[in-house]
Amino acid sequence: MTMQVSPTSPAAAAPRWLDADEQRAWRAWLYSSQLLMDRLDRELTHSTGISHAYYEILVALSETPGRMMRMSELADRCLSSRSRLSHAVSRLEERGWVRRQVCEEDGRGQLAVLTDDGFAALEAAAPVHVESVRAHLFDQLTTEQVEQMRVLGETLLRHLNEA
Amino acid sequence: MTMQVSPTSPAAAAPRWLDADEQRAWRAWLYSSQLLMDRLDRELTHSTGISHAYYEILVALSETPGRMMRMSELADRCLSSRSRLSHAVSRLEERGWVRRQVCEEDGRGQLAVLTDDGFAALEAAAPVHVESVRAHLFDQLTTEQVEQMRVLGETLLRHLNEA
DNA sequence: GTAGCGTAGTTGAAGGCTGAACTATTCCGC
DNA sequence: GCGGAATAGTTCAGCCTTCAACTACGCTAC
Repeated sequence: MTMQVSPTSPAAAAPRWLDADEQRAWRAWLYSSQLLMDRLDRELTHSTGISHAYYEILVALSETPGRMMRMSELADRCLSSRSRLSHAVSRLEERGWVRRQVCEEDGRGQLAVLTDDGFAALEAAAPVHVESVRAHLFDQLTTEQVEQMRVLGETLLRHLNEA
Repeated sequence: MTMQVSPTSPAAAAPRWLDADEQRAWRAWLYSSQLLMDRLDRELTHSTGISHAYYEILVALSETPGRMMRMSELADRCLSSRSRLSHAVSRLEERGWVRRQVCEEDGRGQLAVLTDDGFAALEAAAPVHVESVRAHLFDQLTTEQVEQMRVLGETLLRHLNEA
């Protein structure tokens, strides 16, 4: 693509197109992460009836003292918007896995609390999920690659969490 | 978590839980890929009105001779289900960016064809997208890390595309 | 104490995705 | 050629996500 440009605004300046190697790396990252997430989500959903999004909510709650957490903290932890989390918690409430409870210290706040049934559902799902993650991720990589993946991921996270 | 298990079925056998390092690597991968995709999608959507999913469809069509492709081939290329692609193409048709055309060789088939308007929309969006990918991915990594990412992604892809 | 502003969370409408059912066409074996 | 299986694509219902209102509470200052 040839473009006639003025070098004023960042994206209007001559685009820094990807070269062939960069294209390959980008496609490999894009496809592999999409396919992997898809696979993990499907395996979990089909064998336990819990989507990965719901699973993350249950995990977050289970790791907290009292198995409860403020809605907005939970949303952050699950990389979810508040609206999305609110809907999701409503649906988990219908399943009897989570209940809402008003927050003592802050009248505006709500606590999401993991029920015993919810914890049991999580306990049942966890072995299935960890086996998927092993099979499709860790079992495919060398120890060095796992380390590279961690460093790479943490580098990107630092950047993405800035301002 | 302690579990009483019979070593018969794969997931019923003692789960191969992740150790602390593996947890870190897994979380880093999970969060960074979610946040990165999210960011790229949002930047593209907000500045061009084209979601990343639509963008991928336009790119796939634009790279093909005649700027047309069979629906199912396009679905595979975009890691999309047929149903999803069918809906997406309908919506792109409404925007006048793609049109459907019956396939000569196979009466069951449909071709999705990129229109001139669709190509123009893609040309306008491409610089924005490449700049996002640079800013949030390539600019954050060393040359070695980009290479590692490629190898890692291609390794996972080989596994995920098996059977 | 109350006005004004910010924060916490929910709701509703609109659009997108999924899986299953459906239509239409082609392929294969006889 | 004809019947049955396979393939291509669409459609529908149900669920999920998003974005923009909206309610309710808390904080600060006058």
